[in-house]
Amino acid sequence: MTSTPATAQSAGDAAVEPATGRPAGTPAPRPADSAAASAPAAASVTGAATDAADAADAAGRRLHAPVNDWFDEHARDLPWRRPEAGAWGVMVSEFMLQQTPVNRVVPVYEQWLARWPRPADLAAEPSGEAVRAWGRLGYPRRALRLHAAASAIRERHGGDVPREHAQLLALPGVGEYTAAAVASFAYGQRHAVLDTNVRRVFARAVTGRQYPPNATTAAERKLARALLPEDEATAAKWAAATMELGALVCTARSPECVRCPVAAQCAWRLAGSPEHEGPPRRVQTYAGTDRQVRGKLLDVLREAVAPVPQARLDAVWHEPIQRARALDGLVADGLVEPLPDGLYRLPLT
DNA sequence: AACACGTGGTG
DNA sequence: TCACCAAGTGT
Repeated sequence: MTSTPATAQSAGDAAVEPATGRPAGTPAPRPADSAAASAPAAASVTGAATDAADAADAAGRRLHAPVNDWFDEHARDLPWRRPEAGAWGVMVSEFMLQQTPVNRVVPVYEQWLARWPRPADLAAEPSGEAVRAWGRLGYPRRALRLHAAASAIRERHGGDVPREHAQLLALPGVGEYTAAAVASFAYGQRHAVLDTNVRRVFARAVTGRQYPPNATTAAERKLARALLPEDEATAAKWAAATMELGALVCTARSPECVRCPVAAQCAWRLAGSPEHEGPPRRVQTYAGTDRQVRGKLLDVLREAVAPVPQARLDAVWHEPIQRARALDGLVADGLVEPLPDGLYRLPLT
């Protein structure tokens, strides 16, 4: 078997690799493409309805080259950006990175890809093994969905991560963001990739607000599409670059504007960096919730090599009603398999 | 639309 | 300390 399944799958597509990064130690390429190739389509109609599009065109032309050039210089050498990661590596990383910081993902990602280098390798194992290998990344349903996605890839796509956005979107655990991310990062396609980093960068640089709305809006999607460079390879780099800018410089708490390649044209700064207005972003509570209990229960089962008696699980939480509800929920979600005689384990299915 | 869903780092 | 935050998805 090859160690680069998805790369082999797309071997004929020369435009794929450079989208999201470069090999470590490689001098940053400085293609002369940025300015010329990234000019968005000109607005074709006059009138007020096109003002927003015109503004986005203008903003895009000013932002594409500096942001993409900054990325060439400062992109992190993350394992899923290396060519050998392939589409499967990109997909695994995207699942793990959902709501989870990069530095916690890296070691789990490395072990995962070493153990399951292709989707079929994961699909061949019980889903409980995926849950166990997920470790303490959090939201373990993602592990279950990644396992289910691997099975679907084996059954429906001959073992290769599909290239089509619609086919990616149909996979378990793949939503709008992840479908666009895989299509863009793994296959170099032109898609608006709108994650929390990109939303914040656009909110500041273009819309002039400190933070984006609580939930993604149609206006944000429209803006993201309008800002997307025309050229496919430039668009793919732009997707990764805007995300990286949000992750490294234009951060939520304390943006480092002195290091920002577009600080001089940032709408939020030009407006005087006004404080956020509107409804505060809801803080998700955790202590005392079912989620915390589920976490404790699953922690016991992850560490166990044999089925665990109910009494071991009862020890993790004092309140019996909530404890039972949490365990029932885990079983209902397919994260835990109940056995006769009050024994429990991670699923073997 | 609002809520559930883990875990750990940080200012 | 504790609220906030981290490459979202499914219902």
